[in-house]
Amino acid sequence: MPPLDTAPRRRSEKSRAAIVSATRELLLERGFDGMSIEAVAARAGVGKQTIYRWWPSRPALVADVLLEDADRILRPVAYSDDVTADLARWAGRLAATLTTARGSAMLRILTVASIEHDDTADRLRSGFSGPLQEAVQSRLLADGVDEAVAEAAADAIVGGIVYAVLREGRSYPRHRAEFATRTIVDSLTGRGPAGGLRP
Amino acid sequence: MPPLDTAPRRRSEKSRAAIVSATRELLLERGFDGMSIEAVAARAGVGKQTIYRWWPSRPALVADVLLEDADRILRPVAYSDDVTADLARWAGRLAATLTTARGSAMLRILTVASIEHDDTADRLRSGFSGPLQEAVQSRLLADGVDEAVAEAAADAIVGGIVYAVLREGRSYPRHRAEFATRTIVDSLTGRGPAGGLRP
Amino acid sequence: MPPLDTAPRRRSEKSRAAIVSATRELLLERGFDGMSIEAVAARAGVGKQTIYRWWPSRPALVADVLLEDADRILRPVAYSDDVTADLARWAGRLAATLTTARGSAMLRILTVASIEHDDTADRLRSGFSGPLQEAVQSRLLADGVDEAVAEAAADAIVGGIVYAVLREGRSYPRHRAEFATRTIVDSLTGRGPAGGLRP
Amino acid sequence: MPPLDTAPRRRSEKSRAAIVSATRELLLERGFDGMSIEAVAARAGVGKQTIYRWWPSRPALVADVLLEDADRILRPVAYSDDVTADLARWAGRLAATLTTARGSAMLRILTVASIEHDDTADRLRSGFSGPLQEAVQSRLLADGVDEAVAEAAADAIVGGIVYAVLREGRSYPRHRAEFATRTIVDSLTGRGPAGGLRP
DNA sequence: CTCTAATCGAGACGGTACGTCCGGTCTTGAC
DNA sequence: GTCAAGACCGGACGTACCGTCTCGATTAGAG
Repeated sequence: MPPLDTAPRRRSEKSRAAIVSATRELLLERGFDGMSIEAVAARAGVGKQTIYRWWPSRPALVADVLLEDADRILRPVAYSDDVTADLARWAGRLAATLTTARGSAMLRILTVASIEHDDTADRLRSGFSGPLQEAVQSRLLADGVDEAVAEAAADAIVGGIVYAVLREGRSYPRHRAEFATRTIVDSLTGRGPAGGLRP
Repeated sequence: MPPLDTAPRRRSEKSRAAIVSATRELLLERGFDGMSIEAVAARAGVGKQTIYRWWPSRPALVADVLLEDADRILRPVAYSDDVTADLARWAGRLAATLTTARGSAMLRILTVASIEHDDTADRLRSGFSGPLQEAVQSRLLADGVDEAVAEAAADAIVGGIVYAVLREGRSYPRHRAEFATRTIVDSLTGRGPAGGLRP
Repeated sequence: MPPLDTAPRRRSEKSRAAIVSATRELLLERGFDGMSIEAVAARAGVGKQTIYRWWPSRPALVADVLLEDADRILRPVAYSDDVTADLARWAGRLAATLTTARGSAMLRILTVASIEHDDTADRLRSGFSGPLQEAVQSRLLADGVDEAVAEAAADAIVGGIVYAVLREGRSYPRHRAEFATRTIVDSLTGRGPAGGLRP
Repeated sequence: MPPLDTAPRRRSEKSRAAIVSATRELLLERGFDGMSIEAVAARAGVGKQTIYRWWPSRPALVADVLLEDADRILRPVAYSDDVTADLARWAGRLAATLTTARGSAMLRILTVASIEHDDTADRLRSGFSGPLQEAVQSRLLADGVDEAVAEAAADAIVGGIVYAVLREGRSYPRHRAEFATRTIVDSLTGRGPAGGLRP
């Protein structure tokens, strides 16, 4: 049975892989802006046209590479008895990953690519920030937290970590993510703030 | 008292202003990456060298332009009896400003410029994200909130808004910022969560 | 038989011709120093890189253009019974050509290009001054003139004309070239000087 | 009685001399085209305006410098009994001077400057090629040579040497100038060609 | 011996061109 | 039809100088 839809019929897998690898390497070495299509083609041992044939633009190629590595950043939240512990652990791991050399580079590349190319932004949103948001929100809903509150909390937790890493880079300490998450989740679930009003 | 050290010698204010204006216009029209030094020089009616004489790089020029407009984004927090109301109103205004055409563009430009040039990142951090963070944190401290908690809450509130706007663009609704802020601040100050555990 | 070594790969003849034409025009309009690579590219409707890809420098491009037109200046000497007449006619024609608008421009461009770029000087020497010298010398040798004398006479005849045109421009009269040549050749071949010692 | 004409009234001799020296040095180091006004000003420790105040153009400055050194090239012809010897010695000395490092550089600079700037060409003609021509022609006239012949011979002798040095550079041997001169002068004065028709 | 205007150094200014890099398109010949 | 290779047109880069234009700070001559 031949392939029925319009799947690219004679695309060279070897070239595709070489291009993706070269792109990944150059992104890590030189960042989003320092990565030129010409350099990718040269390192991959590939003609420029072979890149342009299969990817419409530089950000699209970058997005593909990032999405292949999405699982380095996206981890499932545990569903134990203790929401706070589950989310705090998850937040700590996210912070740890994003302050890795590679994680930090990915975050920056992802951010620039999203800002500079709308279509890419869509794809990256549904591959990265969407799932991140969703993970936290679902965990809270499973514990009976109100939907609007869960959304607000997810914004705050995810944004609090990601934006802080964007600002402060690899020096952002993992425990800050954990503490912030614990504080917010505890407050919402009535266990009382970790350090609210002094009496 | 005469100027003691090597004060910048006889710089033309007219050129400086023309360059900054042209840069601002081109940034809004074409974004960070679409703004070329050549185009700025042409629109400002200035030689390229006059730009390179005073700014070491494109991001440095962009940073200057953004910092001149920082007050569009930075507003003081009120210090009334009601922390929650004060911060919610501030958050709402921040969200409103950032979802303006101009505010959104500024945020994106600011972010890209920070990612692509470290020195610029420092300047922009102390001109934008620093003061933002500080404003919230100080307001909470003034109400007796514990320092670590205040820092965590500031991360969450500012990051929650800024990262959301970065993700969702101008469609991010102002009331979501207000609701999230209210929820977090109320929880911390013991007024109880806006919608925590269902009974 | 296929091309064995690295023959220039797939060069666009259309571009080459357009570049050479544009260069020729601009040289005649503005002289060697007024001819910019940028102007050539613009007039030829070609990217600058296409020029730099095939010519290492401005003088090299100029040399190619001049050498394409070398036959406007180089003419064969006749070999009749009368050396004097043959060389005088040849000298007259050379003077006539060099005092043309185009010939004068070519001579000046050729001279400047030779002075400013050594490699170009070699090529132009073997394309212009070499053959000129050779033509006179050979004609004299064919008439039995001693080799050293023939060389000296060729220097004197060619240098006398070319240097005079360089000095005096288009006002140098053709008959002066003929008279000088006749005088020198007659003297050498024993017919006696046209106007030597008065008795 | 005040100075009537527009003599420069308060020109700094120190600056003038420094400019001329710097120009001379840079011409010898880098040639005509490599010599920039900016470099001259820097090396002379002088403002650019001080150069432009007193010289209308780069070639004009260059011409002044060359003319200051004209006596290195122009030497008087002796007037002994033997025209041939007088002129051959003179020609040999000219060739020797022009094949000096400095002389060769001067000749090239002089030639380029003349080609690229008409006013400069006039001044240099009356400072260099004019006197050269004149010296030979006068010496011949003093020996009773016909005027047209003398002119032709001067063209041939001077042009033969100068153009040859222009072509061949410092490798042009001094004795070739002497031999050519001797051959021509002898022929004209009836002593018979040095090596004309073989019997 | 002062006053004052031309000259000085310094260097900013609007420009033009440099030679290079890369973007995205097009062409050629091998497989 | 896809591939490696790479030429092509074009736009921007950051640099070097052009010739003009201020700036104070001398500085030489007329009063």
